[in-house]
Amino acid sequence: MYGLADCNNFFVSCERVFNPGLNGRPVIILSNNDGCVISRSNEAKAIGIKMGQPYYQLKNFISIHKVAVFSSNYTLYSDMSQRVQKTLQSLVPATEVYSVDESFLDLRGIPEEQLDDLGHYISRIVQRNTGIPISVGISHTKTLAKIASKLCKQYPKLQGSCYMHRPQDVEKVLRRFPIEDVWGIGRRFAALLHNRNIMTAYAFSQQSVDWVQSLMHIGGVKTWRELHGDPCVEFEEFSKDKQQITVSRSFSKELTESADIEQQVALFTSMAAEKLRKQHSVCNAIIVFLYTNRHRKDKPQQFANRLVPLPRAMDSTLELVNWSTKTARELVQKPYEYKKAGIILSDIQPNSSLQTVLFDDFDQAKHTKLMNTLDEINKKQGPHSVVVASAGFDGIKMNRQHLSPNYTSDWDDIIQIKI
DNA sequence: TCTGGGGTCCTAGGACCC
DNA sequence: TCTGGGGTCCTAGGACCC
Repeated sequence: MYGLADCNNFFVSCERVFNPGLNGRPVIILSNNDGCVISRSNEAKAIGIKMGQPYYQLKNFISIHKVAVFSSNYTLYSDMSQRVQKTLQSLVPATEVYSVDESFLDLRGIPEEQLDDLGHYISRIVQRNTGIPISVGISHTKTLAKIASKLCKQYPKLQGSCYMHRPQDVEKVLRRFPIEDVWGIGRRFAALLHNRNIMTAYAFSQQSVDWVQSLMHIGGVKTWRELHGDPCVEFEEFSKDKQQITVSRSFSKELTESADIEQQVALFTSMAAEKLRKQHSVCNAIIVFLYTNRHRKDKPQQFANRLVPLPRAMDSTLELVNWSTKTARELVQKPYEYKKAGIILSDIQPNSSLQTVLFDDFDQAKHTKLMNTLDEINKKQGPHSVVVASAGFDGIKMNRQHLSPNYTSDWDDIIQIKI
């Protein structure tokens, strides 16, 4: 049996833990740059605020309905996410962290008659220990567990956990479950299925597997089998190293000056390099991209990107920043106004496989030592305490007008040192 | 004026090899 | 008239997830 523990309206719930006055009110959280709505309280959903809706379209509506608005505070949310994960790990044999607000639970070996109680116990303890309300779904496969957890949100009577296992119960649920809400069915395939008058998970499960294969390939077949209670998506307790690491942001204002853009690219690169070293990897290529504002039909558009193969595998912020800023400088063109930029570290491998290039006079040991020291200081003193000078001290040019305090992490006495 | 960010997997088709 | 074939690797693009 598989479980899924899904935090309810996670980002909103995080804000509410430290600000109980928000309970019972409509609350929304905005994406970076205060762009779109990315998390909503039930009250906000009830008055019709949609996921992904641009904030500027809502401003009037929000003052009328007294909606509480927050910029996203990922420092706070990641910290709360870890608290939830730790609690879950203490309650079940193994967990798989699936996203910031979801974990799969490995329940194999637990007697069936205990599963219903266990689900409710998990739900209660997480709420008690962290203040975050969660929905636990338990069933034969990950896909069915996800459906079970969604039922909890629909039916408060279930009290935070749903153990769905008897064939007749599964069928009853699937007959009423919209196909577009099934894990693995996205917009494209949902439209395709709707066109063929397949509206529910049950109707989909009644198609022949060959038909599903021809229309939706192997992914569709996996979903089909999982709905039949046949596990196809394995439980993965240990997270794998990332195959690519992206850092990108939209800016509050369009940038035109190469120097400004290079500074942002340098900052993104150092953030990505830090993640790379954290998983003990090196990369062999870096992609730099610069986008103009695609919503401004009146302005010339450019979506510039370039993949730069590196002369050898590397993880040093100093080196990577050199490559990325040089590339950005070459990509910037007049008269374009850039709204978004980013970098991707790719062709990643473990740093243990690091090969030295013949005749290379690069002092790897020196860089490794320097980067270790840099990471160590930033861990102790707070993020960005020591930065490369080319990344500047101003941070990302981003709007965050409704930011809540970092309740769980305080880096008041940050000292900044140039290297 | 204002419209997010970070991932993975799969497939098709071309390049290349013997 | 006849004009190989099978395999692997790589990449771009499309689908999905949160």
